[in-house]
Amino acid sequence: MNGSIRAPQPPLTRSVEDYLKSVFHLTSQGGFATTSAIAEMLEVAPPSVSGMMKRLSETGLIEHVPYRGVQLTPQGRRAALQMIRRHRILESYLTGKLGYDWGDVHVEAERLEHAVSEKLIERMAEALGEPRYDPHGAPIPTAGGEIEEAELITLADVRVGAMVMLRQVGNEEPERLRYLAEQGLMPGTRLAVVERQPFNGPTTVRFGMETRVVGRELASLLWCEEVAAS
Amino acid sequence: MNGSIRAPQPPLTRSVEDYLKSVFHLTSQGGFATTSAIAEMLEVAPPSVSGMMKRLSETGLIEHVPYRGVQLTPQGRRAALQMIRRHRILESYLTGKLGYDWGDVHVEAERLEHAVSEKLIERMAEALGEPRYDPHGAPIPTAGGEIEEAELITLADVRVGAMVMLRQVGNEEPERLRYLAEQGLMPGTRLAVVERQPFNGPTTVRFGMETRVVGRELASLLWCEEVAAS
DNA sequence: TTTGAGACTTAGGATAGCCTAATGCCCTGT
DNA sequence: ACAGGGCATTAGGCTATCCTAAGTCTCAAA
Repeated sequence: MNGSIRAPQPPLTRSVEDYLKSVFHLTSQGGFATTSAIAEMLEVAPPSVSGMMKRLSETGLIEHVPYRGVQLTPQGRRAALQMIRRHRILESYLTGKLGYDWGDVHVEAERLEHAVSEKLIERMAEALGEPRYDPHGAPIPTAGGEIEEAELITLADVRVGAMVMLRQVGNEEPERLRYLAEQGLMPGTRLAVVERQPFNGPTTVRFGMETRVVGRELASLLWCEEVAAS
Repeated sequence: MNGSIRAPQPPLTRSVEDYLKSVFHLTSQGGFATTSAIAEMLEVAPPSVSGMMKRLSETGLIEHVPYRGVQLTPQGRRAALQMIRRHRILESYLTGKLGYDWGDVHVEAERLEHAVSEKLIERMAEALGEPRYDPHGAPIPTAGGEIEEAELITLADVRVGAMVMLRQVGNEEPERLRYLAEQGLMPGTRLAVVERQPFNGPTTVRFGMETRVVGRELASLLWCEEVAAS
């Protein structure tokens, strides 16, 4: 018969979409996503994750190695990237066209991403001029499911003396984001790394006329690319 | 103790929001919404409606008279109007800002209305200049929960010889809407009612240089306001 | 090699929504 | 006045998703 015809897939539920996104994020550095990490990210109990992982591996969206963890199958990865595209286009649209602050978009996009149609996302992308990065600097997957993978290091790891471009902020908490914006620490900012205190101490950076001391915690959320000294 | 303090209401579920909207629409001419009418509108089986009605009357959103039907309580009405505001603002935004055709907005808005925040709706309303009518001419409730109630009659009932302004189209089916748009029959069009065939026959109207014959079925979807002859 | 802490899974149960089948109510027509 | 038809409700079930409690597995340290 025709084994290669893909069964008409029922649309994914909200929950499933969220699980897939979690697994994607947790495996972005390679390796497996563990039950407890997923549980923590989604704020559910570990047994809920075990149950869902079983279902998802039966439907072929993930590969589950019991007691080890899970990874996305190509099909699961496609679905996850679609959700991430939706999320990031939504964030971009809310800041670009509706005056949202970059700290407030995450929660709103988190709900909308499950409700928007493909068509709406593409209209928004078009209205924005097909953006490649969201307001936090994260790359937006293409409609075809390609995502840019940049080699970035956190500000906490940049060697003293280097000149870097701040590319991406790896956090969605409104207060932190608001604080970073106040400090001028946003994607696109070019920084000179002046000094770093020992024992996980703060990093001192300079940009323009300004000098800032950035604590370890925040510094490790600021993903940078080293650039040639000006 | 303090009986007048309103219990912190759990947010309404999607289903509940849909049921409330149905009841609102079905009781807009007064009277009760029946179980079967709600079931038909939401495409669920009647027992599902009975069950939900029981729950909703326990939470004080509707008044249920067994075997008679239901009506919204003031609280239920408030919630329903909020959903209708969301829906109509969304429809307006999609046509006004994202190039949607008026036939395509309903389905999209139907999903989004459950996911958008109050804030987003108000941002959209603001971006549109606080519209008072949606693309089909339906009045948009205010953020405070007021809705305009106009005295409209369908084109099928307008007396021959009258001059009317087409105000609202009472249907959401994409094909019909597309057809009506092609015919130029959209809210804001001023029509002279020239003739009507007997036995539920079509109505002939004139506007500008054009003459159109409108069948009974479509005519009864076109809500009009009589205006002075030009 | 054994053992235990910690992580994972299985068991068992709750809730929201929906369904079909069975039963109950209401009202109209004879 | 009452028999039926039509609509509404109750009974009993199913699925998705979540939870807590009770096993089970793994791996590293003794």
